[in-house]
Amino acid sequence: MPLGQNYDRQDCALARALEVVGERWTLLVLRDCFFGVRRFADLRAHLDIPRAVLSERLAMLVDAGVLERRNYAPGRDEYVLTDTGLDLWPAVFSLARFGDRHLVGPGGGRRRFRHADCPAGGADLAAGAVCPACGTLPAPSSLETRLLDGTGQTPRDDAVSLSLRRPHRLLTPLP
Amino acid sequence: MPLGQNYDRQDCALARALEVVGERWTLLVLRDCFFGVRRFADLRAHLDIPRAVLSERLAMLVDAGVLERRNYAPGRDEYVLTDTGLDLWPAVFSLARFGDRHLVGPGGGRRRFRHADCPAGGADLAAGAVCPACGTLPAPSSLETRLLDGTGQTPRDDAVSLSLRRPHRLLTPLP
DNA sequence: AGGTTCGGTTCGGTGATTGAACCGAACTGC
DNA sequence: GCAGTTCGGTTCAATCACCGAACCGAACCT
Repeated sequence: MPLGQNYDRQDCALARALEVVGERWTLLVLRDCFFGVRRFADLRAHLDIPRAVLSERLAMLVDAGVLERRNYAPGRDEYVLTDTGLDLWPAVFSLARFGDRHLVGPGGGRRRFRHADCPAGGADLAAGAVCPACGTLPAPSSLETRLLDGTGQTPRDDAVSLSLRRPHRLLTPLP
Repeated sequence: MPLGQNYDRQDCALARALEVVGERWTLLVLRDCFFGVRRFADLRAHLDIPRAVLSERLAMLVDAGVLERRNYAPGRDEYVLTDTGLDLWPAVFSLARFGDRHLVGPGGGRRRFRHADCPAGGADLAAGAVCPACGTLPAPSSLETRLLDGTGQTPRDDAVSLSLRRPHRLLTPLP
């Protein structure tokens, strides 16, 4: 219950959205899902999020229809974005773009998203998650992401971070 | 300190953004700023947010360069979006659109945004805050908003809510 | 059997959020 | 000049969420 309470009386779609994705960690979990992270342990390794909190957030997202829990092997679960969840892409991208443009210092590991399946040759996404080459809003599955300048800081060295450092297509499971 | 902590070691612009706008209430405050709300008392009346929290959030947003505090009369302050703050529009719109499409029930007061200054005649914004008529991403100042179907619930009756219920242009101060 | 991985739950301690009370400066009515 | 109100806060105790560490059951490995 993040904002819950008296927000029933607010005629506001934003409040509804924040009740689902507005809690601490939630949007970072979803970002990783867009990047192809699917497993509980991988999310934990990459985010340093307490188990109990990750467990609760995943349950809430599944309950809200944003993620789907698949038991692809006994004892090995996968959390995958639903069609509803994929609709969060413009929001996730827009927030990340804001951080990239206004808050990331030099050496801060900027990330780009490129429309790989673009009929016009493709280009890095611009404001609103729009491809400047073809003018459309590409589905996350047709995007490639890569990291630009190497970070000045000592980077994380867990396996998930290493995977995410290499160029790859969104939504495809990590190797 | 919302997500602060060990996020320095994350090469992630989204984490940076969430450190500024990821705390409870912050995005709702900014939504109201886009709608033209500028005064401390108006934000309080509309959001039912505790004074101490609003005070702290405004200070943080001013500190982050998202809002500017103007003392337009002694004892009457105004908080206005900076150019940096205006860059949050695609994120705010995208989250609100997600809530509108997937979480708002019937009678839930849907809100539309129309490109009033559109050379192609204008239309309601589509995904990514893009105007479908001219294909651009309009600045918030060239947008008009209005509420569709009346809400089924008992609506709020404070002065700010009444103002926001009438069609108006974004960023223009409330009457 | 013994050990490991996975996806959790439980627990005490810490930190943030809440609502109510209080406060000083400025304007309003008279 | 004085009472009352508005505005934008701060302070405070109680509550709630988050944190990190420990524990747990099921499945697999050897």
